[in-house]
Amino acid sequence: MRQSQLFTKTQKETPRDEKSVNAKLLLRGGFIHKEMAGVYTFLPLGFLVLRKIENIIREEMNRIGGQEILMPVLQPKYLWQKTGRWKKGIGEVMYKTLDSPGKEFALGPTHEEILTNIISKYVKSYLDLPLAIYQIQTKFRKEPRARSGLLRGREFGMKDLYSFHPTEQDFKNYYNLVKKSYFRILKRCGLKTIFTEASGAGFTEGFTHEFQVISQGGEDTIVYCSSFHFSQNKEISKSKKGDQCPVCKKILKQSKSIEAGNIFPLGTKYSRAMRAFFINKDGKKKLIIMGSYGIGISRMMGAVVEVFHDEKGIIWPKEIAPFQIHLIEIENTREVKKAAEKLYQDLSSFAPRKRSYGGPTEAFGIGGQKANFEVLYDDRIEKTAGEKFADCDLIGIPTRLVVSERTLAKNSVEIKKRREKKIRLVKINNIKQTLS
RNA sequence: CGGGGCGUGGUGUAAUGGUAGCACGAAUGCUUUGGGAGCAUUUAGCCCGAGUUCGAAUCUCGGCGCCCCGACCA
Repeated sequence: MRQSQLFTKTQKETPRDEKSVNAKLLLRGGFIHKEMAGVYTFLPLGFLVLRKIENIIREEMNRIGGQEILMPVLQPKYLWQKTGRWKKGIGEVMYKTLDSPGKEFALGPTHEEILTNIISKYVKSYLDLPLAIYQIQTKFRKEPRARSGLLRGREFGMKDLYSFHPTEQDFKNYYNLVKKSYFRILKRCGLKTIFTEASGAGFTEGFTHEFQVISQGGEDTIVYCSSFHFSQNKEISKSKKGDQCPVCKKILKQSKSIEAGNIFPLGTKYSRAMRAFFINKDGKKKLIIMGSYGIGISRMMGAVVEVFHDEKGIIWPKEIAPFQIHLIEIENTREVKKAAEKLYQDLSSFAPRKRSYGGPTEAFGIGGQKANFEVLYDDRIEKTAGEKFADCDLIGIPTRLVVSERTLAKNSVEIKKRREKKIRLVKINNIKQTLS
């Protein structure tokens, strides 16, 4: 992608009202645009990050047998009444809309009702189970107070997985599998998370579980053991900072944190309400045992920025960066321009020639073909070196390549990792090997 | 929903009762080019409504919006 054609530009000044780090940096970098409190447009750079997170999640969900579907955002009232949640619980934060008098709909805040109802129509026998069904979709919740940029929105991206089992044991096994899968997802997104016990939330007598990311920008507080034997959400914890870990006797710590994901044992609460039965091997009718598992996708993007940034900008983890390489040219002499252009063409094998529109980015490709390297090429002639460097620092692409007269004199390009201070010179002929 | 803060060009700000100004951005031209460059010209603004006043960005009331704290958060 040529930066000269990239839809958005960076901003030098931070919007006055924003206090949270993720909102400031994402807005300044041109990743997102705020429509209103808790509602954002994802601009090209932000959309790329979002899609990359989604794809990681999709891969990992498919790996544990998840089947992807897409459920409606607009939902009928009667299903919510069956579980009593039209009025109570999540119903209190549900956007409700009046169609014609007496005909109300909900804007989906979650999908237990919808999916369990569908399951009740299709699943009849133990032979139909177990099942793991997920979707990636925009959710709506009337938050009493949207805040902290992408961390708590009224409209947000979420992956929700629901599992259906014939036995408690089968459910437990799967619950553990999802737990491992979530750790993999979060790790691929660059995040270290702490598995944390939280309130049963009316689903279970025991705990539900949250994947918490330590961050001052978070709105949760957890009490945890630094060796991760123990962690509880402060809301429900009987332990406190300074107590001993029940496993290793280490002193417990307390910290602000961001809830990146959560998993819930649902038992038979929804299958009972929706009459989701199956006939077991022994011919007996039984209720399906369920679990539900969420990861906030837009929130994850915010969380990553909260964790990975410095005073100059964002530092994206490799797998979810909008591009892998930020190629910049400085001193717009004919030689530099020519060399940078050639490098761009070489690295991004399908790279479009100069055109009037930006076109798809390297991550999406043209006709299904993706580039060898995803390159954002700063070909803007009107920008000074300082401005280009500042943009690199703000946008936070992992690897920066610089072509200038100085580097060309040595037949080289300069390579710098966003995470490191070190700058190296690499011969142009060797650059591909160095990068891969 | 309670408490606090705040609404001035696209962004950041100044003017506190008397001509709305500055910087960045954007546009044109020339000069520049290793950390947000220079000169010249141009562009664009007082959240909405009512009131007080000779006169309101400024004072009062109401509304709307944004941020923060709290309550809430499957």
